[in-house]
Amino acid sequence: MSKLTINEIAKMANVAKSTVSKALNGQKGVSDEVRQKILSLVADVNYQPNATARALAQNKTGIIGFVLPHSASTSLAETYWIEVITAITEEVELKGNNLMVIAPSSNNEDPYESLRNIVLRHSVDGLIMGAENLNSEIMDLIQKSGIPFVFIGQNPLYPHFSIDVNNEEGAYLVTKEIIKHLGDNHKQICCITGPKEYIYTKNRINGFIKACDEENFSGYHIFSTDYSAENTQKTVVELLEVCPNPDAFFIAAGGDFFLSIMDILRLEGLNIKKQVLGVFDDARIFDYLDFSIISAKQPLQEIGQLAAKNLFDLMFDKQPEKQVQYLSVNIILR
Amino acid sequence: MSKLTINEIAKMANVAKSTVSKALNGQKGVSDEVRQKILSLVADVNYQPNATARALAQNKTGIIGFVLPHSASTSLAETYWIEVITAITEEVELKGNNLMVIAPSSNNEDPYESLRNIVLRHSVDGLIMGAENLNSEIMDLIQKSGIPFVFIGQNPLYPHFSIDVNNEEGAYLVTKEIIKHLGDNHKQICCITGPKEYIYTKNRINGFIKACDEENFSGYHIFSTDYSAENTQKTVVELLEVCPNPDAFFIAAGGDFFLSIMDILRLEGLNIKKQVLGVFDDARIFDYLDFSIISAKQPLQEIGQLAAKNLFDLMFDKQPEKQVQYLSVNIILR
DNA sequence: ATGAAAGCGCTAACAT
DNA sequence: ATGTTAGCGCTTTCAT
Repeated sequence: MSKLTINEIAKMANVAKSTVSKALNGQKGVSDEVRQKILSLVADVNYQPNATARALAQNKTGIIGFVLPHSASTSLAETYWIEVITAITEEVELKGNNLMVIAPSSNNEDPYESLRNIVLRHSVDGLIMGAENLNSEIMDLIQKSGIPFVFIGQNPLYPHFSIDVNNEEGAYLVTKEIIKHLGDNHKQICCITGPKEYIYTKNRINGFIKACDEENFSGYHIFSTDYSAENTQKTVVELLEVCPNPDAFFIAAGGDFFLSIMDILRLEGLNIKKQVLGVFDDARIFDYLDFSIISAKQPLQEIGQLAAKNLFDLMFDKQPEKQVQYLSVNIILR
Repeated sequence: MSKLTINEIAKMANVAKSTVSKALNGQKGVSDEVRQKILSLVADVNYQPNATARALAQNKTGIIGFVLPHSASTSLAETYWIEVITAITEEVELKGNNLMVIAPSSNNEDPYESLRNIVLRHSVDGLIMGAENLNSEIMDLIQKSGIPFVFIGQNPLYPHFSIDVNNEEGAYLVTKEIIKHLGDNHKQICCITGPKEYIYTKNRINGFIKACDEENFSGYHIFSTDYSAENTQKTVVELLEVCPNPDAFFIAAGGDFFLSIMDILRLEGLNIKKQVLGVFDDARIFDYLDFSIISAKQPLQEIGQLAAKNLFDLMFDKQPEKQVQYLSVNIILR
């Protein structure tokens, strides 16, 4: 109902609708007296200009799109992204915009069909995207569309403004702690990572190796997975053949990936409590695990907030200070 | 750039734009021949009609709003909502719509300012809302606006279409298990809940009491909190005065609430491992806690999916089958 | 079957 | 300072 339009407001105030528009948008060309009259009337009748009409006239939607990486069902299950979304939503709403969540669909020939349509239909003014596994078709489309965007994390094929954490340093610090915790007799650390193509995977591997080298620790093994449950299981089984008596693990990502690895290790009869464990991700509930764990806690809220801020900079033709902004991770010992 | 509009398409195809529109929308009044020509042209040039213009002409945005309960910073931190969002997003995108996330802001005099504006500006075609603590001002506005909406959970003041879980049965079953696990010498179960006004809190308390009664178990205590960290701490401290030697806990909600309670119990020197614990919520990582726990797992994906489906029913003037649709919870023993 | 034209509710350029 | 008017890119009557 509330069929109130700018026309009724104009009539009620005995002015032209352009005057109402100017008053509402804080533009000059309206006397203080008339402006006040309009503003108080608008407040009285609880009027807000129709978002769609304004969007069409101004050629901007007031909507920011947030694109999740991977398929929604697996990525959202991790706590990582939800904390990021929270921060982005708050920042976006603070700027008077709204957030649209875009989830690559899992059961679809084209996982980015939804994103593709959003771009083609000009449904959003800007995009914040998880940087990994975006295919070049969709990236080309986005670039051509001219829609401003920022990454969370980095994409090897598309260097662009992004917020990232200091993955190498984090992995380095966790590994140093692992080695410190290991007695002198222990000699086998297994590092399990996600896809090798991802920049953060490379960085974390580098940090891991750097720490091992620095400590003259040569008994390490590195295994990569594609994060799928099947491939992870297969990889861990192989790992246990190569390295039947590991002393420590550095698991280079958290969430379901970490849990899948734990499940398999337990299934294979490994006593997890005897392992020194490090993981790149943190969760409050780690306080109550029946094994101790060294974790790297990412500043998720800050990541989301800065991503949104940089996007707004871009939208207002202001270049963010740095191409890639690195945030520090916190090492948590338990 | 991609400045393609229906006008260029019309020119390229040598037809009127109204014909293009009809062809695109699958309406009759276009010969098969012309329709095919237009459709293949549109596919060639990768054209999609501008969402905003279409929204204005059709008086619908193609956007569904999802309103989180409480303040975003605390509610989103729990895994509960993110799984629900995933399911809703997929269902909404399946219907060719998009999802807008609306988070009540924490640091604001009016927590629902954002939602209020969205309603007044007609930014969404429908709303899915967490049912708890919506104030009557915002609910009145939504009702007046005529925007279709469904609840997840139930609101005592606004009986309306909603998806809920069988809270009483879940609490009952968890409590039965707790009592089963308790030896005959143990006599003290403490139940800690959220706000007493919430319908699900009442239901869970009822289920808890029903199980105790059935087992002729009279040594129980019930404590309510407002979910805030401070109030939860205060309540647990009081609890330990009333009941210094508890044997079991039924914690009627999960997420940060559950963890806060664990933190305080540990801080107060209680040996959690000796307690029988039940909680209304589940998490995969519970497999690795250093104490055993009985949990009620909610069908989060189904909740989100059904909420979206019922909303679409409502939007197409089709009443959902039931006012409140109850889903079963799964009891997980560990 | 096709096309011309009005209109959705705004904003912005242009008159006055 | 205020009002008139022309779009924004579609959909939808209404003629033809």
